[in-house]
Amino acid sequence: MSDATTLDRAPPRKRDAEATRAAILEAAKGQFARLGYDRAALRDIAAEAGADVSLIKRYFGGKEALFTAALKASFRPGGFKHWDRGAFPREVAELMAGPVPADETSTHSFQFLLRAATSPTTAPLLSLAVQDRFLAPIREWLGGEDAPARARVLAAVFIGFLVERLVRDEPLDGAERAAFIDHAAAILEAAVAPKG
Amino acid sequence: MSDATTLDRAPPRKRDAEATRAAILEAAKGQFARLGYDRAALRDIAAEAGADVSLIKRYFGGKEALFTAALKASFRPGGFKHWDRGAFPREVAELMAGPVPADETSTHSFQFLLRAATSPTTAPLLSLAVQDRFLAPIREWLGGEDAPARARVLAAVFIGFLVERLVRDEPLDGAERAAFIDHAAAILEAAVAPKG
DNA sequence: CAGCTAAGTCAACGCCTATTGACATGCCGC
DNA sequence: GCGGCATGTCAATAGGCGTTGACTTAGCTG
Repeated sequence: MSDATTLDRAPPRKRDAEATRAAILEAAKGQFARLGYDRAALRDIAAEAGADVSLIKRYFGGKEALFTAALKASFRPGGFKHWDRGAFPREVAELMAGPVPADETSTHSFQFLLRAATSPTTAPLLSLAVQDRFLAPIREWLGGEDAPARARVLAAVFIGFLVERLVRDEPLDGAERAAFIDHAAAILEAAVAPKG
Repeated sequence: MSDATTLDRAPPRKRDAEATRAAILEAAKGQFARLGYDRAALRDIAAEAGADVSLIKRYFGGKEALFTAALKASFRPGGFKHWDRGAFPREVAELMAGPVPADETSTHSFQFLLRAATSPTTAPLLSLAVQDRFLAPIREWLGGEDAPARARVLAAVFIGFLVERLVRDEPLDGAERAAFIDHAAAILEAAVAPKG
């Protein structure tokens, strides 16, 4: 009856505060991204990390604090840098035409952001993290005159495609898929274009 | 100490099943849109409607059923028809540059959709409603060859701007606002353009 | 006016949650 | 080898939630 999502970890980890803290944070990142703030239970997070609930309080303080910690840890600065400006639109369009990957870690950060953004509980906790770790890198990556406004637009478009993919019930078939990619790429192209 | 969001209704409404049902539905639409599925409490919904919690069970069956009912009631078919194709991009761009209106009823349906879409609990309940009441009207409004794919893209862009506005911490100042509107309008233009 | 039924009320249950404080125990330095 | 402290465990608390069933009452029907 033990949860089979993670294999039973026979060596229950030596007493190591740093390691358990990290394990809790990792589990929190996953569960918050997958379930959202409300439905993620501290008990389950602790269980997945192989730790006790009370350690969450000790190491982080509470649920909100754990959430903000996981939020910060989910965004690595500079993740945008390596994207090629020319290939970006089509690559992202194709990514968004596909299903949500089973290995969710690749899009964890964005789902995390998305879930957090659309919950009234967590939205207030976002503004700083969004500014520093999301909008600022996009701004820098875009460059140019009205980078702030254009970063907002690009972020909006990006998030929009993310939601669309999240809600999509069945995969796009061949013809619709091709058309979707074409149009999405055109939109993204317009979003990263240097000047209107 | 009574909640001041709604004035105390001195006449507590005569015994009228239909009327109370409607009142509950109306309250549910508001609270679900504002708070999302998880944080909306049946007790509060009933209180806002001036009814008892148990009536929700009697008239709707349970929370999920109430939610789907509110979801269906939130989308009026044909709401898109009156939008002029030419003015649409700039109008929407300006709408999205502004703050979330205090009178939220104007964007209730979309917030409702948004909240529902990004919660794993309610996302499965969405597919039909989204197809029938959201994508289909957009498809019809767009017309043309690959209307299905383009409707998806337009819906994604729309939702994206909605989220951006929802998360925005402070209003856009003059310069950034103008640039934002320009770029957003360009994106929306590309989304409704007849052919790529 | 009497009686019945639909409409509304009330109180309680069971479950799950975050949080907390007291307790046990492994590990490290002396 | 031993004491002390950081680490981990356990149980209990308090509150909120959806759900439920029994009770009361208003309003129509005959």
